[in-house]
Amino acid sequence: MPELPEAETIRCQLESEVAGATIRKVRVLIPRAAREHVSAREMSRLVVGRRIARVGRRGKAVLLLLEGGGGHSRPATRSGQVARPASLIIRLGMTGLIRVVPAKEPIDKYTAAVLELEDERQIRFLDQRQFGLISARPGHDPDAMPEFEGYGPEPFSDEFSPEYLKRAFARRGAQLEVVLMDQKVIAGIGKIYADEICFRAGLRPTRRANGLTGPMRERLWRATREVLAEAIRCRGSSAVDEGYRDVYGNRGQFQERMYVYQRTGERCRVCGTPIKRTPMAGGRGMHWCPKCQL
DNA sequence: AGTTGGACCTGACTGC
DNA sequence: TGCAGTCAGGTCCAAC
Repeated sequence: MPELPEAETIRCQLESEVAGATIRKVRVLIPRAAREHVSAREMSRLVVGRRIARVGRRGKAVLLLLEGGGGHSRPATRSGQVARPASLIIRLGMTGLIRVVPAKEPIDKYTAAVLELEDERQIRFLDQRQFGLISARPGHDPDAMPEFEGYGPEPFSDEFSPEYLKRAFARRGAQLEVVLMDQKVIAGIGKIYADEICFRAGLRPTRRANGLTGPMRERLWRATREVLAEAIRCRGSSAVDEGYRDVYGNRGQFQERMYVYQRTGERCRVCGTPIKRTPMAGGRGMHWCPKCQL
């Protein structure tokens, strides 16, 4: 499922494909995908006629950063007002995919939204399980958007540090893996990378977050950056039953480097001990090595 | 305020 | 073969 490394891979590829292109029309085919936004009209007002300046990312979400009106680009409103910059937000949810295709390519049934570009291509947002989200907001700053309210720091920002973890974990008596996946603590980590980060830090995911020592938090901090950076280099994960594909339809490669995720009962690649699975709140499993993780 | 568990959603898989 | 049940998980929400 798309977490930070998958979203970053998509961001990077999308930017090279569509930066400079202008959006001609937005069509939402699965209304549920736009459930959090005010209206289709409002989305069109913010998006139609705008040029894509850059592609951004916040946590697991991809943002198309759109230029305002005036200057050399076409104004977005007919009333002559100068349009302010805006952003189109796509949160990938569990099964969200983004594709850039020629307009004539047939639309499949999982297509949640289509952004028609002026160059006869389309950016398509596909989403099998409909947990994803598409919306639009004024401005380019994700931290000013309701979608990201309260979000924690990006793992590669200066704000994210062992000191930050000390503060963020202070009153968190929940399990380490649960806290790692809390977007308000750190943005961008989900099940796969939470499992792998705990393994590389040598910490059991069942530990209480506020029970970690200074050296443990230091290891966790380092492991977080290392795992996510490696996963980005691998262009994300397409694990066994996962449908994740990048903008070009290619699978990620990080699944080949996983130590614990969905390896219940298989031998640890470091010590040979069978990998354990412990149910987490909500019934999902946390995977870990009883010998390598303490 | 923090924690827990259910709901949402669909396809793959398991067991009878 | 078919069908019910279970699992997967990002995020929100209600209950404690």
